[in-house]
Amino acid sequence: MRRIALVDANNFYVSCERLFQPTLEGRPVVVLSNNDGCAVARSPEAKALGIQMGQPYFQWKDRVRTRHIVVLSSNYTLYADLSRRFMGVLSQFSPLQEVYSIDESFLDLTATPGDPILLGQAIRQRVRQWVGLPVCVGMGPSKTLAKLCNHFAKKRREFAGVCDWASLSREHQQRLLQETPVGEVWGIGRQLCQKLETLGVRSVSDFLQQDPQWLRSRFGVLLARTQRELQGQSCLALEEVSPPKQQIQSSRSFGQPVTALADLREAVTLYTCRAAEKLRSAGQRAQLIEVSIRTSVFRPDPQYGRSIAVALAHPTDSTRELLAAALQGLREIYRDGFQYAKAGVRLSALSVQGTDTLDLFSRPEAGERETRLLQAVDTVNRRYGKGALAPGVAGLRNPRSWSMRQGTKSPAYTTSWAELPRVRA
DNA sequence: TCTGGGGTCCTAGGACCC
DNA sequence: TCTGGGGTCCTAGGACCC
Repeated sequence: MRRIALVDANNFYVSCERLFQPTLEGRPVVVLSNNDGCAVARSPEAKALGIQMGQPYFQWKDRVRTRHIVVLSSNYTLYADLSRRFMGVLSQFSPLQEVYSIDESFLDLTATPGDPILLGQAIRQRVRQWVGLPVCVGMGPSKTLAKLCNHFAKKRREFAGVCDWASLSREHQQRLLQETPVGEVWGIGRQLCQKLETLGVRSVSDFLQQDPQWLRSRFGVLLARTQRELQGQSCLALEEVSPPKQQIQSSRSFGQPVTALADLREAVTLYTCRAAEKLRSAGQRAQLIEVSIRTSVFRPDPQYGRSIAVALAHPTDSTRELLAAALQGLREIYRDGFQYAKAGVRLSALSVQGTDTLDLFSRPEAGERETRLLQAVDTVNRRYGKGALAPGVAGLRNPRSWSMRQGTKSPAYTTSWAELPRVRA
């Protein structure tokens, strides 16, 4: 029987912030999404105050002062760096690792000797000591069961942060399945949960009793697979090497509504630069770029939103070529007289560099100067910060009138010499 | 007044083929 | 009046994840 572990950091963003501001321990802390829009991470104290995951800031803003909540803008540079260290520590426990997201990782511990619970505790302890983050460990014969056990490890005190499916008695397993709502299962989201509930399927145990054929025909192959995974049959492989991306996007909501085409051009330019940078660092090329703009979906007045895909003559990673296509697309979909709230670009039809089929008229050697130019731009931007070098159409104002709101962002403690934490004497 | 960003995969339906 | 069966490919939309 395989033993898959899922290691997941507790309130990851909040824990990262607390690491550098220990005075935040024990206090309600909330980290906001981009543009200071919604709550995306909450300390247990903030959860206890009833602030929901994803809840818009303005809906609970009045509680900030009365309940002394600490509100922080998200600091992805910091979180990404701590995530890298966290994953590094985990890799010491098994060579078979799948980094699943910024704050969680699967490990195949099948071949790792020793008592699983003690092993889980050792993982917790080492991550705590070496990186400073609190984590919980769930283990099971499939990824879905490992996820579910991680949920138990987090929510139920009796597990002390580590839950291994195989170490539980049959009765204990049954009780947990009966007591857990089906919506907690990985792969069962809001819509599916609602549909299942109207059919009388409320607990994970109910779900396991459904006829697989019926599940498959009614809900599709994914849910049937989820059921098998919960029965202990491993259907999802550990993906040690992440497959090449199929799309790369960059989009942002604006801090202020935007009406002028010139401002949208600035935004689309910056997003295209960012997407092209990601493309190059992945060693990929794109043959399709899609531009989208839209007004706020939350306003009652007439809305406008459109996207357009512009095909390129050949796969490219050149900011210049991608930008020309993006701005041409933007011209076609822009309509005067609307208050735009968001814009974005998406690159797709991606191929790995060097595997492209050249057309009759392409001259690969002509791209060499451009390649060197782009490498230089990427190097400068890595050293001097995002957007240090950008096309002129991006404009010179900074911050821009429409830049996203980030009212209370913490310093880049671990990635910028200028922002290193200082030790007070 | 104020509501994130970046991904993946599946399915249904239409166009088209023999 | 009555008009097959089986396949591929593409796209849009919808669901899921963190």
